Amino acid sequence: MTRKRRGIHLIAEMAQVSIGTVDRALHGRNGISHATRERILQIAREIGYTPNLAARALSAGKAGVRIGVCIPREIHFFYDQLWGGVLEEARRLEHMGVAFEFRPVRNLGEGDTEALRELIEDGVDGVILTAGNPDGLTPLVNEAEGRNIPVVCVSTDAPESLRSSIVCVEPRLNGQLAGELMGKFVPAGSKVAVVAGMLTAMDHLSKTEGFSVTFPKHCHGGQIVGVIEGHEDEDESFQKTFDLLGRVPDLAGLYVNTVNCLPVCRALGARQLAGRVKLITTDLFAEMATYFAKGTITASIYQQPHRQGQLAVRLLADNLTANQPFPPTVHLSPGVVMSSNLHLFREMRRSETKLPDVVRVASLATKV
Amino acid sequence: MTRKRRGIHLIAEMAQVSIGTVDRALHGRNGISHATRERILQIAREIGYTPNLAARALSAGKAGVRIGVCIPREIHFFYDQLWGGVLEEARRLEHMGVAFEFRPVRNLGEGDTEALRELIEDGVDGVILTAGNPDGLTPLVNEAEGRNIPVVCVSTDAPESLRSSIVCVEPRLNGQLAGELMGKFVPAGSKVAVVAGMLTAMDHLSKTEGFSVTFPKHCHGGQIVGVIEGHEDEDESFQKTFDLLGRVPDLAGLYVNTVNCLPVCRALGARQLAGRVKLITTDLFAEMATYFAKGTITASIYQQPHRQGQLAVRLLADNLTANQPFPPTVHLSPGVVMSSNLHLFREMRRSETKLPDVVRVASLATKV
DNA sequence: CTGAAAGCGCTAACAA
DNA sequence: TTGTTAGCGCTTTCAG
Repeated sequence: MTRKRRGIHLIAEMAQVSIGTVDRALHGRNGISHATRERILQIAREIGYTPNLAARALSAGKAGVRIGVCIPREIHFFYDQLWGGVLEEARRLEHMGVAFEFRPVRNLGEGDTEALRELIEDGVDGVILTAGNPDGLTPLVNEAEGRNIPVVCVSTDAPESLRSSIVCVEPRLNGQLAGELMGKFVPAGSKVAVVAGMLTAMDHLSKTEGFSVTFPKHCHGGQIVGVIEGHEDEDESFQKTFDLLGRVPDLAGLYVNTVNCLPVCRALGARQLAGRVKLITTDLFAEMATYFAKGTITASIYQQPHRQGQLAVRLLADNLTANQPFPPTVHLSPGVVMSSNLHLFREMRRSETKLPDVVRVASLATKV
Repeated sequence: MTRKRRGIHLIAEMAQVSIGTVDRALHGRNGISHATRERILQIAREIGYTPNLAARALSAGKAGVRIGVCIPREIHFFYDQLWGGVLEEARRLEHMGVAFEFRPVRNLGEGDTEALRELIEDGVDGVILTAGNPDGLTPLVNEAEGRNIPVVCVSTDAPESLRSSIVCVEPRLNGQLAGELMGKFVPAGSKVAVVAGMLTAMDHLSKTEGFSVTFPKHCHGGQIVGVIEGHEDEDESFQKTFDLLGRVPDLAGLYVNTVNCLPVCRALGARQLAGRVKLITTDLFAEMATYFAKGTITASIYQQPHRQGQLAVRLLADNLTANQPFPPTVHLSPGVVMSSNLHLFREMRRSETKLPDVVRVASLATKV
């Protein structure tokens, strides 16, 4: 009895030709008559043929495609989750012959042009990039795209560049959602304030704007009585918040649009206002849990870093291996973290940290 | 001249053994002396051996894993998104030689035991299942697991069975999050009510309980003044809600824990209470958009159907093809939909419906 | 124009 | 305890 054939062999059997001919038809190579080619393609279509990418990669010897990754290595908070998502997806794709070249930078925007340059020189087929300083990166990104190396930005965009796609939560929307929530949390006519990192950063500015526009729409007579810049400094953030709370005793809400919310929580505690002032924060990390428990933090806007990483890799791999077109933008909806669902977020699960992966990144990165 | 060997062959050559022995050493299989194993592992370490995953996938994939899928086919709302997630992931895996056998049932719990039976008889290697009627399904699921066919439940659980894993948003948590939100939305001492499908359904009961327990914790003196059962009937839901709104003129909030929220929206409209009574709904579909715009719906608890489908497939495929152990449960956090982020949900994008997939399901399903 | 055959690196079944 | 061998599905080269 004839064995159960698969893929190109199956087609060959059905079309009564050899696998070589099938291959020629499938790849539009020459040395095949128009008639047989059509017949083969027809059959392929009928049985819904899809090539086995693992086999292709193996045969072709080389890894099918190589993807370069340039993301900050900062160990806490957002970026380790972003890495997690990238690595998880990378591991799966390696099964299918997609290779990865990791060039982590120490901090956002720190030496990313060099890293990107190296990746391009290195001959990768596509790049995943957090564009720390968009201005410096734009010409390089354009050069890459010019060389037909697609660049997918993740989390932080280089909007002026020719990058093929961007995966992110729009900062403005972040602020809008916070504003809408805040508007529902506090009574009409409330005074609220915003704590930003620094307003010169596009990201924080957009969030602040989104909040400022949306909050009044959902809170009749609500007003924003202040915008604090904490400059990501613990003491400065604490002090400025503390002062504000003294100055505006009837403050009803605070929106912190940087990850650095702990000083604000402490300031609220120091003023005995924890729980009384509605606090909406951004992002999520383990130390925030206690403030959720105490009711200091009412909600946090979660930017899904893991998912962002995952999606960026998928997008690029799908394009490179299957010619899938890029969506110009992939804008995720931020999640809302409250005390009920807090425990479900991976940030709250210490044990789940995947050490092997981290080690691997390091070794691959230094292998250069 | 000796060709340039790679991977396991290279190690074999260096250690003066056969590739079979190397394989045994690398995989900790028995039938190999301690000495040779150590020698081989040492060499592997020295040359920094990493397995070629494509080759492994290709070789191991010879088994040709088949996954059976039994999910309701209901065309609207939740399940088409669930299908979307399943199909998206299935398409990727088919590249790697994983096959799928689709046995959609018309509605949740309708003929699912027969479908599952067929899948088992059919010799699939694993099953993805929405357990519509857990009681009837449990023995079958146990039988499958007994035959070493893992069953992954998705969205609806068969908790008493031996299913390998469950991917879902816990109904209770759904209610809790709604309760917490509602507690923050309405002032202290508020009266709120719940609209359920029917309280005999575990799902709706758990949601109602979760809400009832959590709401008072976040709203001082808040009370639940009523629980309506709409039985998924448009008229009944409308009428009962309409009556309740008349009976309790100072009602501050309504939580609808079934997908069937339109009648409630209409009742609120009829009473001129749209926007005045805070309405929290469940799930998401296109027709809800207008009620978000009008402010009738304050927020909706989104159960991430697409992601659930995706995750269920991944879990099962990872186990079948790479022996990854099952997490006993995968509990997702529900999303919060408000007017700011509404447009980002795929349910709101009509155009994105993937017709080809649907067609394909149908053909595969009827191919039997 | 078409067929046959040799691998890609790994797994697993069977010999020795 | 170890070696040998037959594929996995695809690409590629060399004959016909």
